[in-house]
Amino acid sequence: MDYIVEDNRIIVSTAGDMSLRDTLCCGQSFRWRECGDGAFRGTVCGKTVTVSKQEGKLLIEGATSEDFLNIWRNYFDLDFDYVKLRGELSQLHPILSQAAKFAPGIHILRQDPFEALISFIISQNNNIKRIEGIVDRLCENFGEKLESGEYSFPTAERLAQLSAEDLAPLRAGFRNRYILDAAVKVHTGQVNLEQCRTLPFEEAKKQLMTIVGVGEKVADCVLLYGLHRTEAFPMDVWMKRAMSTLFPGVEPSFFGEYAGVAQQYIFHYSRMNPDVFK
DNA sequence: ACCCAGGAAATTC
DNA sequence: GAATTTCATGGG
Repeated sequence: MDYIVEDNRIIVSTAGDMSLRDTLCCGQSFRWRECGDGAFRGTVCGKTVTVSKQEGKLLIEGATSEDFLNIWRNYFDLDFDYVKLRGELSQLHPILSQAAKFAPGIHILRQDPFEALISFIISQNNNIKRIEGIVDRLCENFGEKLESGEYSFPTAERLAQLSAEDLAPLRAGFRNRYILDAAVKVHTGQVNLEQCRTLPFEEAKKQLMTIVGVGEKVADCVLLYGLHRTEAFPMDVWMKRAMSTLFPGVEPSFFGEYAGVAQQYIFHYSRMNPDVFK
């Protein structure tokens, strides 16, 4: 990984493989907005930046070199060789090869686990447009207003104080009590997200599923996008369709240690090509 | 009016 | 235990 610092912006010269659109708009995170011209603005860990690609290089505007090393390098997973992994996954199955070729620039974001937990609780039986709206309102109502004018994602401590009525402005419906249960269990330590990073996979998953409103699919999303457990393979309605028609008889474990990356290729490919199912 | 959306809990059989 | 219904909300 190689980068240079100009005042208040970072230029990463070794991120040629990454596509911002495929990474930020493929349903992993719900807080990035395109601000024209292929640039995206977002807030992570209370820091707001605008990211874009210029001549194959990744440009991060509004970041200090300290934030780059502490947050962005890790968040965008810049130290992992996706080109190599894509080659290996492509050997496993011809259709996976095709899906990976369709969006080769996907990286798996290393998001804040609590944000991933709440976001994917909200995602259940919901569509991406509305999920984004609810997450926006959650941050505006209960996050901290930053100098950038944007809002941080609220902490577990803050949300744990609230009642279901307090959450009414979100218009999240039946998910309100799930959000609160998650916040309380994380705040009291009944669920320890950091411990779930290193716990055996199935134990970590079981712990997450003690939260009301967290089933297998949401737990897998938290494990993959919030805790970077790449063996997780979230199965939503799109993935069920994709697996049964494109990969009949194939189990997630077939894709191995990085099944989650394969899942993201397949998910994105299926969503962008719904006619595949006809 | 009806159906669906990156599901999971509650109820019923 | 497995199959079905219900849960808010909004858009097509």
